[in-house]
Amino acid sequence: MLSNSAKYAFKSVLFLALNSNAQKRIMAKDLAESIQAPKAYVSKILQELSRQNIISSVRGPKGGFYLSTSNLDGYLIGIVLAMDGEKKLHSCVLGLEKCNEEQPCPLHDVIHPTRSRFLAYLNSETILEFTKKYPKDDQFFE
Amino acid sequence: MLSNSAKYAFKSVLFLALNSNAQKRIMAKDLAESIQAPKAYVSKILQELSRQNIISSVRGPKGGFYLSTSNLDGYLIGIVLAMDGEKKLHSCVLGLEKCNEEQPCPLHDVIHPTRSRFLAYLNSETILEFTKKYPKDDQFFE
DNA sequence: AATATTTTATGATAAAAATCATATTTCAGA
DNA sequence: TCTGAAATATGATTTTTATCATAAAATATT
Repeated sequence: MLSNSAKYAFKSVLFLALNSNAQKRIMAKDLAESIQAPKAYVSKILQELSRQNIISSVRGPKGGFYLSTSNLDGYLIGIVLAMDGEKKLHSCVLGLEKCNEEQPCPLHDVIHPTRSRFLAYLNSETILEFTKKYPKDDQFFE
Repeated sequence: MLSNSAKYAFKSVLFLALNSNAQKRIMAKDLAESIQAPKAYVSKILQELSRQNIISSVRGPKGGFYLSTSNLDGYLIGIVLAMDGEKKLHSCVLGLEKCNEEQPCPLHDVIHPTRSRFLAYLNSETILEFTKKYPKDDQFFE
């Protein structure tokens, strides 16, 4: 459903949302350690997220990554799209070209409601809103 | 969600269910063409499905693949498991180790009901039952 | 200004998934 | 019993995804 990259991206953003702000930046190295993911890989993902304005960054000493208030208003879907793109998220479970609402394949009816609910959720919830549901001291990142 | 292999497997089995029987076998070549998938790849998948007794086969001239009546009684989940294995199907959307029913991650509640419904369905429906929902002349396989 | 620290850009390597190729085995039919 | 048609076993190749490495750019601190 989600690529590894998307999962790491999600965790990274979530972690930054809970633990960073414009004044308190977090280095790739520390973030990687916190979410238990390979540093070099996470670095690359952070760079891409930053390039796509989903997270913010500052170079140099005392630099690092963080979420600006504007970043916090981004929708969750953005994280996933930044990593996996549009297509992966919408194609038929069986990869049938002709499958759609009008001509649903038998599996369509089973999986579609679920998936559209998931997508609708990602489309309607901001990072900030999502984060509020997390207990402050939560340590899910493992 | 499902690997490419699982999708091809699904289509293959579906096609065999609708178009084959012990007397009327279908060659890999023809099946591949019917479901618009690469022949060599499909062949390999068919071999694996056959090895796992999800489909049946006969070698030599006039040979080919087919579904026996006993094959038709197999559950849909078998096809997916044969290709993707157990793990892929159950892990947390975010890949969080600590995420489960007792300690669900925030996405868990969004995705879990959907997914378990999907799995429950695959677990409860046989190939035969599934096939009955298909119109006889259906050509979805493209 | 110099230095050290950090992101950024770029691309290399490794691992996994998808795809292809082929020699071997099996069997129907002549 | 020979021949050709098919699956089977095996493994090679290609593509994609995941991961790592490093030189260049930016900036805070001295």
